[in-house]
Amino acid sequence: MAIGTIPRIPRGSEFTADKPAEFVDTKSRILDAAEELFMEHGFEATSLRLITTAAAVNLAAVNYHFGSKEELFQSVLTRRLDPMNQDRMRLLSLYEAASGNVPLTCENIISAMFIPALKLARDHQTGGKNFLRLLGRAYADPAPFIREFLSSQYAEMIARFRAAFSHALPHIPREELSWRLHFVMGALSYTLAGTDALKMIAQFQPGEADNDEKVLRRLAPFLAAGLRSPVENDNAPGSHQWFAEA
Amino acid sequence: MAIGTIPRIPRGSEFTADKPAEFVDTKSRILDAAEELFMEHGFEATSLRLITTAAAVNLAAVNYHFGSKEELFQSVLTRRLDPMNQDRMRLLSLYEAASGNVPLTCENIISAMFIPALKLARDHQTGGKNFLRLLGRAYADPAPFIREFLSSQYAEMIARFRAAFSHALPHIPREELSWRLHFVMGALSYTLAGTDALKMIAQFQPGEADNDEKVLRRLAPFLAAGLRSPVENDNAPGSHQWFAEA
DNA sequence: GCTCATTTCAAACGAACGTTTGAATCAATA
DNA sequence: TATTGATTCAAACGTTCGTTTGAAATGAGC
Repeated sequence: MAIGTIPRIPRGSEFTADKPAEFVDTKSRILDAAEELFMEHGFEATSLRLITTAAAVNLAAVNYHFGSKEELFQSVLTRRLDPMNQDRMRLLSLYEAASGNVPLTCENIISAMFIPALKLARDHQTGGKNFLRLLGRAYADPAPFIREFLSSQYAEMIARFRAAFSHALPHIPREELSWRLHFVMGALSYTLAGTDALKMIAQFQPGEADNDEKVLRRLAPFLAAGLRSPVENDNAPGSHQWFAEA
Repeated sequence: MAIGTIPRIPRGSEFTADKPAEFVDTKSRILDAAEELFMEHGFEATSLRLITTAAAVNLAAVNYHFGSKEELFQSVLTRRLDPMNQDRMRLLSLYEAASGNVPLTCENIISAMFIPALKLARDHQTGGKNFLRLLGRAYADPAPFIREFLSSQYAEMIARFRAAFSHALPHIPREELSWRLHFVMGALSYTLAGTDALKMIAQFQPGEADNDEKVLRRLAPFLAAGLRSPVENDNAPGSHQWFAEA
C-alpha cells in the first residue's frame, strides 16, 4: 500500500457501533471463531477449514490476513492478553501509589493479578470466558512457538509482580519465591483452563456471570496462605519428614 | 488365539533380564518411544511414523499391537499411572493404620501422593521423568478421550484422598475442600509438566536425580499451608476485599 | 519337515492438512 | 466511466496423516 493512498475499507467495518453479526470485518470474525475453536480443541487439532467455516469466510482469508496458522494463534492471544497484562501492571502501580510507604499485602498483589482477568471474563460475555480457558490451555501446550511467545508476552508482567511479592514477603529467599510464583501461576492456569472446574461443583450455574469471581475468591486465599507459609530449611533436623519412606 | 495353544513368543521376550536394547519386544519398544515423543510434542503433533521410526519397528506394528493411536496413548498412560495410583492408596492406608486413632496431618496425606510419584521418577532413570511430564501435559489436553480416560483412571484415588483430607481438615466444608483439592492437583500437574520449571532456577542440574524431590519439597509445604488456611465467608463484613475495584 | 497361528513388513489407501494461485469482485479515485 | 489496489473466492497444490492390506517371515508343536 503506497503512502497517501487509502486502502479499501473491507466488509462491515463501516459500522463502529455494535455488531449486527453479519457486518463484522473478516479479521475479527476469524479471530472470534479461532478463539472459540482453539479453546475447544487445542492448536493442533483445530483446522483452518473448521475456523473459516465457523467464521463464514473463505479458507484463504486466514493466510491473507494473518500469514499463517501460527500467526493467527498469536494474534488470538495478543488481542486480549496484552491489554490484560497492561491492566495488571497499571493496577499494581495504582495500589503501590495508594499505600504509600506501607508495603502491599499478598492479597493486594493477587488482586492486581486477578481483577483484570475477571474484567476480561465479564466484559465480553462469551468471548472473555473462552479466552481465559484458551490461555490456560496454551500454558500447557508443548509447541515451542507457543511457549516462546507466551513467555515473551509475560516476561515484563511477571518481573513486575515478582518484585512486588519480593517486597511484600521480604523474609522469603529469592529462589524460594520463584518457586512459589511458579506454583501460583500453575494453580491459576489450571483453574482457568479447567473444563472440570465448571462441572466440579454441583451448584455451579453454567450461565452465571459471577462463576469466575466465585472461583477466584476461593483460589486467592489459598494461594496467599501458601505464599506466606514459613520457609523450610532443607536439612533442618526439626523440619517435616515429607518424604520418609514407608 | 485358540484356548490351550501357546502363542509365538515375539522378538526379544526370551530375555526377562535387563535390556540389551536390541532384544526388547516390539510392544515395549513402541511404548517407550511413544512415551518420550508424546511428552515432547503432545498427542496430536506426534505421528505414528515418528514413533515407529524411533522404536525401529514397522509402521503397522502400532495398529497391530494396540489397535489405534488413541489406544496406544492410553496404554502409555496406564502402564505407569495405574501402579502409581495403587501405590498411593496403599501408602495412605499404611499411614492411616500406623496413626491409629490420631487423624493424619495434611503433610502425611500429601506425602502419600508424592512419594509414589517420586519413586516413579527415580526407578526408571529417564523413562520415569518423561512420564511425569507427559502426565502433566495430558491433564491439560483438550481431547475428550484423554480427559475421560484420565478421570476414570483417577476417580478411585481422588475419592480416597478426598476422604482422607476431609478427615484431616474437619472444619473445611465439603465444597471448599473440593476446590482446594482442585488447586492442589493444578499446581502439581503444572509443576510436573513444566519445561519451564527445569530452567527456572539456575542451580538446577539437568541430570541430577534429586531434582524432583527438591521441587516437591517446596511444593508440599506451599500446598499444605493453602489447604489449612481459614475458610472465608463469602459475604462476611470483615473478610478481605479481594476484588475491590480500583 | 510340515502345519499353523503369530508377528513383521512394504506398499498403498483415502482423507485431511496448511498453503498457494490466479481470476473475480468490490469500493474509491481520477 | 475507466483505473487501481485491496479483498474475496473456488480450485488446486504437495504433503502428511492414521489405517488397511496381503504377502512374507518366524518359530513352537505335531
